[in-house]
Amino acid sequence: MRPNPGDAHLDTRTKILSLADDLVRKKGFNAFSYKDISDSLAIKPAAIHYYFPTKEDLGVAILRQEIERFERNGERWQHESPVTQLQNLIGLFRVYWDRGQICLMGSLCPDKNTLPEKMQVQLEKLCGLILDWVADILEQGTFKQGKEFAPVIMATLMSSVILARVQGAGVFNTIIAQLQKDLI
Amino acid sequence: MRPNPGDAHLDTRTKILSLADDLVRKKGFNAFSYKDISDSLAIKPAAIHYYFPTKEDLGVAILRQEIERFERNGERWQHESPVTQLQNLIGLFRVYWDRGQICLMGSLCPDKNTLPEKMQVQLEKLCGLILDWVADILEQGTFKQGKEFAPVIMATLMSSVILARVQGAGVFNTIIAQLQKDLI
DNA sequence: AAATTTCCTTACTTAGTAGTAAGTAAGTAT
DNA sequence: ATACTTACTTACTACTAAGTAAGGAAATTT
Repeated sequence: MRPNPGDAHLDTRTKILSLADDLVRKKGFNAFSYKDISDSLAIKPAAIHYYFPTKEDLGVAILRQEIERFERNGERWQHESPVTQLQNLIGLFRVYWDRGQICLMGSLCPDKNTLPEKMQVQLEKLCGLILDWVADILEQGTFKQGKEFAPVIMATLMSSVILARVQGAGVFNTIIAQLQKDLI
Repeated sequence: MRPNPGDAHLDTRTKILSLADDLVRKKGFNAFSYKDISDSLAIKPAAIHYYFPTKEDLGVAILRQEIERFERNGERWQHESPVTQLQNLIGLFRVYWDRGQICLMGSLCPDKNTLPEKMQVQLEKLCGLILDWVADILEQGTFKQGKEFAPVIMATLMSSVILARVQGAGVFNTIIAQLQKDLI
């Protein structure tokens, strides 16, 4: 009994998006298929095309969702201190690691040349947003580094989880510790 | 007139390996196919199986080649100062950027979960080698950071080229400049 | 009650993928 | 001259991918 029409629709759509997001972070955009998703949801692969006609549509939706999520985080955190906000960002990457994921940027940026055009656009938007956000935080607070350090922070966080995938949790903790030492 | 038997063999094999290496760095291991290589060499896709029976064999060969290349670099550089050696390493990443490539680690580590087993083993070996090498350099020279900073350097270099792929050359230069400022 | 919309399944096409098996022309060794 | 190897091509199998078109059951609207 659904409260209003289109609810099952939204429900399945949300589940597809959630699974696809997880698969991108675990296997990469080119390495997962509609079948991976449909198997988990006990539906047929063709059903996914009902919600996302093409894989490009699905990829764009994943990126748009991440952009929204990032903007909501920014709003939720805006009354906390710059140091806390940056710690919150670092905390996100620890969650990725715990889940066996990497961040969307870390997954999609290396594959940029092979991604559909609309995904490339959204990916650029996401990267720009995050870099600007980190730069703002660096300017607002009193850190050991200025706003030109923002790309270094992003690069370091991105790779910490990627490197840890191969070298283990120790590398992740070392990188985060060194980054914090250099900043705060 | 070949100097010794098997020369044409080696020649084609070398070309395949070189093209595959380039493709991995530009498109990723899962996104290139034997046809991409055979088209460039004006041979048939099946001919590649003559030299590399499976794609796993090809991937392992790419990684082995990179390991050898890295070890040779280390030997060639060993009489230079630690600072110069680290600058040489950074120089490699600038070359990748100029070629539209990313480093092998940056390409393969995110895809680790989808790689054939023997490739995963070689990838771990390559990562370990590079991390140890950087740690040694940090110990030998007088840098602002100790050997525990090695993973940060690798993470930063790796991501500098990956981020630049989406955000442009400015990000690459900024990251490298900040890294050098923090080290030397 | 009838008509319509929603959310799927069934069955399919098209286009690629890695990989294999058989054959062949040219060169090499005996 | 014969046997064998090298370095492929041709033609194929088996599989997987994204995507489509038609249809149908169930819920919702009229």
